[in-house]
Amino acid sequence: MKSLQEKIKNAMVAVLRESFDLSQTELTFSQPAERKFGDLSTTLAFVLAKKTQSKPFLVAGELAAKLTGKLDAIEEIRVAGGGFLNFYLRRDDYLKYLWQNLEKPLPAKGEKVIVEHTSINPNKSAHIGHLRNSCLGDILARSCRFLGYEVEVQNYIDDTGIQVADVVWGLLHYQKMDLDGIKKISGLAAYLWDLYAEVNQLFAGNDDLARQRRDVHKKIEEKIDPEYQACRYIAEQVLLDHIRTMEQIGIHYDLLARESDVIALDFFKAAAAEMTARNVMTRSTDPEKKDCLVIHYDRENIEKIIVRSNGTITYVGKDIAYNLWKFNLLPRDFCYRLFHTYPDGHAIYMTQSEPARQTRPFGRGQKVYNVIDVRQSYLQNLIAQVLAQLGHPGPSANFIHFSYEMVALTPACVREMGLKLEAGEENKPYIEVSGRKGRAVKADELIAQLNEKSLREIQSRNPALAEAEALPLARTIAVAALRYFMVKFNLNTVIAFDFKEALNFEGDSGPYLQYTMVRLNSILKKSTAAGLEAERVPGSMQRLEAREKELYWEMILNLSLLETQVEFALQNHELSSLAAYAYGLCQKFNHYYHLFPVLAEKDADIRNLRLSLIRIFKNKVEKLLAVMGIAIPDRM
RNA sequence: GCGCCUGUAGCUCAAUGGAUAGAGCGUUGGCCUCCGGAGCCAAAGGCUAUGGGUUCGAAUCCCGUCAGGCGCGCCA
Repeated sequence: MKSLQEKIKNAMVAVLRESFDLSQTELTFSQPAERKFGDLSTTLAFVLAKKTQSKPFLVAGELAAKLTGKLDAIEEIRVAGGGFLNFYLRRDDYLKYLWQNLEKPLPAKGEKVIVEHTSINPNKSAHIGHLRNSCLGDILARSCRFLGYEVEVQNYIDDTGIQVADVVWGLLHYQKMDLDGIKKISGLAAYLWDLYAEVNQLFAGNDDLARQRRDVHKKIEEKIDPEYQACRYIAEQVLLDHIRTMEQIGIHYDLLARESDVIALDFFKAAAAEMTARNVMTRSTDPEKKDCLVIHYDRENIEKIIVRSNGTITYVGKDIAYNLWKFNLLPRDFCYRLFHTYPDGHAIYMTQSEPARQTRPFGRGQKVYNVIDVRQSYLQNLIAQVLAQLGHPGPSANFIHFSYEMVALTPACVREMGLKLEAGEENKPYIEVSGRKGRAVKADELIAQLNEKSLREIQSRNPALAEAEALPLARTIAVAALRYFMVKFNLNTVIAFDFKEALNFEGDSGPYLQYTMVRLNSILKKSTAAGLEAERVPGSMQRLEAREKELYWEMILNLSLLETQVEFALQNHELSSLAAYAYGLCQKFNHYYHLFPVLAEKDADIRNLRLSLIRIFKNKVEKLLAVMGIAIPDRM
């Protein structure tokens, strides 16, 4: 549904343009801090007063006079606070409009958005840092879809890297296994978690082992067995493990793009030809970078190596090629195969370099979001620069690094996990997660703990409930707790992870939202069972007594802003505003519902108004929670 | 050294330049004869690190200072 407020704003702009010289940017509207200041407010008078050397209060009066009577939706306009222009809506009309347009989805934007997220190295289990990435990426994708974009979710698989080589060396040369032995390992990803940390300890300061590691890497790149086979096997098995982990929390992908295919299909060669032709990539004149091909990063005046002196391509080089492909700016394409089908029928495809019947056109995005933590800002900015230098200003502007801060551990959390703190770490505010040191909370373990806790909570509240029935409910609640926790912080807030907070199911948490909805559904069920009147257009809010009228209206107004809020979250890269919005709505509802019982109300008009509010609330908040990937259990 | 980010209640965090800086946790005290207590109500708790500046208006923008974090690899 197109927000009614948008319509009202547009009408105001049209009227004001007749009398004032306005640019669009000057006219902003906001929600007043308090209801007594109206339903919609603008500070336009302050801006105009400055321009005309007049007093804001006088200008506001002038504006009010111009607008009065010109807008159907407005009941009253008042000037307050020395120049604020406050608008009071015709509440019953507004409510009716909202009620009648509940089922209207937003129109398709006709634009394709590619969201890349997760992109975990396939050499060990996923950890909490990856969970933040995937949750943000997934909610970003859902927001775009909600707003009418076509969305394709890609997960980039670095299946050729040195990090896979580390564990290949560990298994084949350190633990002396063969491929058959590796295939017998159960829980391979978790096994590699420990091995990866152990092997990295060994590598530290040991030149001989470092050389062995390089040899393994080289053999993988040159497809020499058994290293190559082991690498392929491990990468695929660990990838499956990651997909399983993310599937548990409702995260799906459309395409798995493999680095090995980027290389095999010569994506970089095509990109390099273009970059060389345009002088974007040049041979370095720095003697220390003899024979290297580099790109000058203008913003920080740095020369970044793209092709090493031995002719191999660095990570950014491959990423440039891959991102050019996302925008359909490379004369190359992948081949595809069906990789996996989710229980709901959704299919994941994987790239491949062997010819195959192409199942659908992947890529070709108009907008690209790369969900990658802030530590890669410099490289992501470099890619945007290259896009511009190659003559693609549009894609460069639509290449969006969806940057967020890392997840770290509190020193207390590290100790709690039985890991040692190094000298001086005790006093640090937080400690960076490190796969190399095996220092992180594994995603699966956190999810298991959440599942366990919510199962306990459910069973304590519903002692008669069979475990088979309680289990899926517990999972739904655990997912809500996790996703809400991952999205409630601002993107540039470092999450100093703490079990107690992540496992909190009360207050500002996902389960609180679910609980609100469960109770609300219960009221609706009882209302139907009691044979109360069916849905009908809500009557006039004038029937309500003063206190309820204000609360009621406040909720209606807030609920009507769903689409505006999602748009805001996307525009400002602040998905946390969705969490805050949802939480605020649920708080208001709980407050309201505590004061004004529905089923016990004898007056049919008032009861109907309350039921209408519940139906509107259910409609809007279910959509909002769906955008956050939070489902509503039948009971809890 | 250069670049980016952060500093708000005891703790963890919110607050499109806007009206009296808000939540959760913790603390203290209340609330089911009443639609589910994962709930509701209330109290206490703030010179928004600090010094200037811009503005009708600053937690928010600019400059300085202090404190902390992250980048700046022929790793990915």
